Amino acid sequence: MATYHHGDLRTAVLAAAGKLIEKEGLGGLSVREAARRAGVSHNAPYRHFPDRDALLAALAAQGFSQLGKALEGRSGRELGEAYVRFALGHPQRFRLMFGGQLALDRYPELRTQAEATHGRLTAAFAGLGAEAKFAAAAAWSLVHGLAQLILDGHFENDEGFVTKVIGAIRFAVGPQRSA
Amino acid sequence: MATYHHGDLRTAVLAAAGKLIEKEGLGGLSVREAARRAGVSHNAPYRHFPDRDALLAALAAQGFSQLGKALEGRSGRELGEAYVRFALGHPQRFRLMFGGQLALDRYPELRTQAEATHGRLTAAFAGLGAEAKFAAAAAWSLVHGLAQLILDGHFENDEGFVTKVIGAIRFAVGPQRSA
DNA sequence: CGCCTGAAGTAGACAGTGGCCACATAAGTG
DNA sequence: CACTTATGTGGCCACTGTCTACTTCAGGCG
Repeated sequence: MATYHHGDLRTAVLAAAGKLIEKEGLGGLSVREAARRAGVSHNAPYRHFPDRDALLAALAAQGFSQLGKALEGRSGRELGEAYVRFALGHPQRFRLMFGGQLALDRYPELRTQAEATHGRLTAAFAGLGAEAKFAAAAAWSLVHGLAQLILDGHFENDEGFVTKVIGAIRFAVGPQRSA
Repeated sequence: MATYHHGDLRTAVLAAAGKLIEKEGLGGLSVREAARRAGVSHNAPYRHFPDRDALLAALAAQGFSQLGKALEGRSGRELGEAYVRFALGHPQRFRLMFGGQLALDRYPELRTQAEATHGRLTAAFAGLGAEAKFAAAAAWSLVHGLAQLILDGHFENDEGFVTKVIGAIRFAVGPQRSA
């Protein structure tokens, strides 16, 4: 059997929790169950996360990082589609990231990761003058809301639909020649 | 003191739960606490709601109904602003409505109320031909995402900001003469 | 080499929760 | 009045997050 000391429990717990969340939903994730899956006593995770919320925050931060990678190098409507695709591919993770139960202020890493993603979004709208900020915000809002509403079952989950919705808008001070 | 039978426990529990949720957040709401506030034993609510989720679903349905009223008679960007204002005014309720922990299929009233709201949104885009559906979806997505991202602290909570973001887009096949 | 300090993991306890059960009470109905 | 049925009570169970005290081990220092 393995050693008494696990070696990399933090990672193991995160992985277990990640699987749990995606299978059982956010409510189905308990620290104890994650510990069980990692083959460790119910209390061990507390050596690595001060409390349950901290574990959630770590999962969310991980999610932001993944989302960042998924958006890398894309722009225009391709970027939007990638955003939605990520949300639909990792629904529970996405919910966790934007569920609002995590106080952004309390978990610095979370904030950092989130802002990195934010930056990626706004970067795609650079060079549009003063209005760029609002256009970027609108773009993010659009794809974010779209993803959320599909996840909630208010819209059909269909690739073509997403494309058409994203295509249905133009930016007031925008790049008509977007990719 | 009051009678053994409460009279309208269902309403009382809903009210108590509503206050709780807005004060403590979604996690702070327990059936038992709601029962306490309603001055009734821990189990009484279960006569009116099969389980905790059903209580949440009822709260959410209520929320959709309120949202519906808030949107009544409005159109164009005024409608969008009203949507966001509702979300910012009842943040926890809004989160509950769109948090995704409620299986829309399992609670018919929820679905009904949600679709009524949906209808109100799309109605504002009637008469735009085949593309209307997508424009309406885009509009809903935009304001929904905007609200959510503000609630999460990713955007500033500012009336002027909202107006400008909403103003930053045009619809491909849209009503240039919107209110 | 052996000790020993501190990090990592374990074991047990506690209050609070959702949800089940059997029982008590009230309100209508014949 | 008797009886049925909705409504509310109290006790119970498994489970959870989190606290406190104990155990095991790894690495540095003599």
